[in-house]
Amino acid sequence: MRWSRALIPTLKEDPADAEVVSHRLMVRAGLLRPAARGVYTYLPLLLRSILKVSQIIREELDRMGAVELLPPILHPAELWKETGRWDLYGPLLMRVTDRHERGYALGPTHEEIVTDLIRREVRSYRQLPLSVYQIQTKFRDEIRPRFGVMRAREFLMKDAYSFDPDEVSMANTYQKFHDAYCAIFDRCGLAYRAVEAEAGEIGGTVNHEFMVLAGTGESAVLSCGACGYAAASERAESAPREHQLPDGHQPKPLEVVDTPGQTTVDEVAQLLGKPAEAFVKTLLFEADDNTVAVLVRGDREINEAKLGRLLAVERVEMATPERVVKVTGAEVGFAGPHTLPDGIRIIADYSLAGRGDLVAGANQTDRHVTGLEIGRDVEPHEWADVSVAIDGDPCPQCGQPLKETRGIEVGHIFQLGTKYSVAMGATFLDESGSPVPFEMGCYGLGVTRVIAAAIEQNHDDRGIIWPVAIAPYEVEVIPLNMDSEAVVKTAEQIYEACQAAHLETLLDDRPDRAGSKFADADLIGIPWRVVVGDRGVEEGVVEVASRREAEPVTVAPNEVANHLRERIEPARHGSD
RNA sequence: CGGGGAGUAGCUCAGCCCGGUAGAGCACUACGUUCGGGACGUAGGGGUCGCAGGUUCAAAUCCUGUCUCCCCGACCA
Repeated sequence: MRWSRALIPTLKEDPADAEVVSHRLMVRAGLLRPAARGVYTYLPLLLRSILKVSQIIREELDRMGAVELLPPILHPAELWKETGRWDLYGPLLMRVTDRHERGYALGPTHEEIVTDLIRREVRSYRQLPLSVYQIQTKFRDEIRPRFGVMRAREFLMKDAYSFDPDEVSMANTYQKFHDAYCAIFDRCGLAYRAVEAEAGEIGGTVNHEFMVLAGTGESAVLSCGACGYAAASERAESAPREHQLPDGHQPKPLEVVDTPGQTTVDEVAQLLGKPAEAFVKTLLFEADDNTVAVLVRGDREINEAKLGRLLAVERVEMATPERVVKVTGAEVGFAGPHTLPDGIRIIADYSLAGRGDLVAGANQTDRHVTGLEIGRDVEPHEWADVSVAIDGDPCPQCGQPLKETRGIEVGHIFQLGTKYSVAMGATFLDESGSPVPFEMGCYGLGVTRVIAAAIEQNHDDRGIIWPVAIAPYEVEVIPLNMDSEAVVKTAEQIYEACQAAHLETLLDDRPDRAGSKFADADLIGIPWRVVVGDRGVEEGVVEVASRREAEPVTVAPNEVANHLRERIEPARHGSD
């Protein structure tokens, strides 16, 4: 392809609204242009990269026995009502209405549509296990789209759905997808790790997230250097701790202090001149018909999923303000653990273990208490791990401190069990002729996010450094002087030879000066560069250099294609 | 949804306080000089200053409303 015809609109300056490096570089390097908030046109360079990633996905999934199909984007509302997700998915679901006033969703994920297909078409255990996948645009009306394609409202995703006759078979299929994902991310040149994760709204029990390690990632991962435990922050657990006060701790008397209008930990902390760690945050939750008080250190957050598992309920919800007033006798913002009514179960998070002289709400409007001691002023019914884990918490497996790193979630795989098959009446007939619900799994992989993550991990201050396997082109030929007949002729010959050698080649045929061509070449980051200049052509050589290691070698023009093929072909299949 | 910021040329921005014929750099067109790491000169094209009202002899500038975009935060007591 000739640059002059390729629609590669590079920019000298950073776009004003792009914050993370992948977004900046995608716009500057002419890969991406916005159409609306969180909605983008993928320009030719980006599309080529997308097709490469898609091809890698197809090869790996086909190899493990999954089959590709293409369901609709437009989903009839009835299917989403069958699983209850028409309401549960909330505003994240894009909805449209047709001329007959029938409701549709623009697919954010395809459990319903695929399960509907399979329940109609698959009758017998003889047809199982079956795994289907698609690569298609997904729609999610995100609260806050940001970071370019990392969190867009319209994005490309590979999603797969597996149907197995029993749990053992399903776990086996799950492991195959797990391995295929590793192969895919390896081939895309990503440094990643699979971590235990929270299922969230999708449901099911066992699930893993694939995190590409990057400081700008939106997700936090907690991992243990000692035993290898790793989990997403929403999921990560921490080991139990004993409530043992430090030696020499002198308990103070419980005192009530006025804190008019100060309802948050930060406000009261500022007023009293104490750190947030010295606070007890007392949160009231409704679990089924019971009200539960959960105590957590002032600077920590409750993990509602953990709380739900502890209480063995499907969902916990914060108590309403009316309920808080009724239980504590005070306005919201002044709840404390020490004078709660008898019927309230009190759960203390391990983050409070070993802490004394605490500040808490007084259960009186506009008042807090200081000098609170757990064990003296309040006896929790239970100590538990119900807070969001943070850096330094003890590892649940070995007790060593967990370390927090950031990552980009590029894939998430789930063992769903029978949640959707039961909800939608999707069954097959087993050997005895009895209907049995399918054991399902689902497997997401963000195609555009993989590319953003690859750029986050592979760039320098001048631009992108594409891994060969997903680069839009493999070779860029740069004639430095378009007015020199000899240079142009040599460059054209090399361009032809590279194409004949099946190297994906871009020829920078623009009449620009050398400096700006070099700068653009660095920016768009094609892995191999062939520089054709007057000086070299006179001596019968051109320069070949990789984007990653800038040191060029001189090569005779008629040997360039072979020289490059030897280097590029081995790198195509996997990371460079 | 709450809080902050911004809408002026394709892009990055100045001008606004203090009202008086709309600017710079980059990009684009032409010509000339230049030509191995984002050249220079000359000439040129391009903007109803987000939109709608209002004040005024006069509004990018002051006032009101509205829309859009960006950032931070979202049942965390």
